Amino acid sequence: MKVSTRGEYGLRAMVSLARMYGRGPMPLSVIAQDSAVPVAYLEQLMLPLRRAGLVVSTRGAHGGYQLARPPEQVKVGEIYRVMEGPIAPMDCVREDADEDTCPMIDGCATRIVWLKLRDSIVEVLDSTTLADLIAQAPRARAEQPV
Amino acid sequence: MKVSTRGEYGLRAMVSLARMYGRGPMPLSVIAQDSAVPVAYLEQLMLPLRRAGLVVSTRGAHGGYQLARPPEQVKVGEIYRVMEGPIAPMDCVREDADEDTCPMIDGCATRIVWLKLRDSIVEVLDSTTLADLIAQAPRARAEQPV
DNA sequence: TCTTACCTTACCGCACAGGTCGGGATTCGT
DNA sequence: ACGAATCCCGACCTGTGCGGTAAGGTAAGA
Repeated sequence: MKVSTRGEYGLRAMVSLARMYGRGPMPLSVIAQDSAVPVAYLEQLMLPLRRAGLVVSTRGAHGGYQLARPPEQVKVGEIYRVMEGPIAPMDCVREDADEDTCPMIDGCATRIVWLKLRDSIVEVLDSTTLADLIAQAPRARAEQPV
Repeated sequence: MKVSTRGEYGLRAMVSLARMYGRGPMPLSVIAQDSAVPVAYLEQLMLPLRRAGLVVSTRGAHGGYQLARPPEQVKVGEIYRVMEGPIAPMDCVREDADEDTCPMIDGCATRIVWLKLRDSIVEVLDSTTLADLIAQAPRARAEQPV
């Protein structure tokens, strides 16, 4: 039950973009440094985010990435699903799949708790936006990270 | 963010034991069949459950395993922690470790949501007991599974 | 037309999940 | 006393997916 680095880095990058929102496209190298993610790996992560319509890219010199919507309108849950797939602590309670498809004969007792768990996770991730995160952060970063 | 089969099988086995609670020790073969877990693998999973004091074992003929406490007093969260380790969607928000130890300079904004997520998961798992699960299960199993 | 930057595909090592196997130690029934 | 049932324990194995790196192609501004 760990979030992989895809989700971790993806969210960090989106938070960086949220802080820079309104300043035009930011090149990959800047985002990578600000969010402390290897640039070559981050490049790979931006692809699904772009395809999902969460960021827009500008090619060529002075190009880069920027949020497709203001930070208040981007839910953490959206980012999470793009990076990690459907929210589900267990395959039998996937969000997308047909509900109530339990392979066990007449369902198993454990499914109850996995369902509750999934709903709880969805609630947290979908009720938080990028704007919430940058607003609640301890303080804005004053200096470049090492 | 998937629960591994250790957690899944471990909980299923504990639910089986909860249904059989009060009938004395149940051999591995019976638990394995009832919970649909490979017996050789289940054996491996019972070891940490025993060491954690959640089940007690009886050796020799007519031996087996049984719950150490009645199902009402066994929280799903306890089983989960034994099988999967400390509850934490991300290492920086582990239950055990020193709180507020974020490797990033002055903390990062994303940590907020991971903390909320962890607390939410803990709440669900620790507020559910084995007794809750067998009480809410659709119906008791009438016949042996295939 | 050169440089900047995004876009895409291919590759790759290794840790870990998810088991299996074999043998030893205990206890019960007879 | 002895054998069957059963737990106990460590060694081993195998595929998958995470967490990247590398190398080139394409678009757009200066």
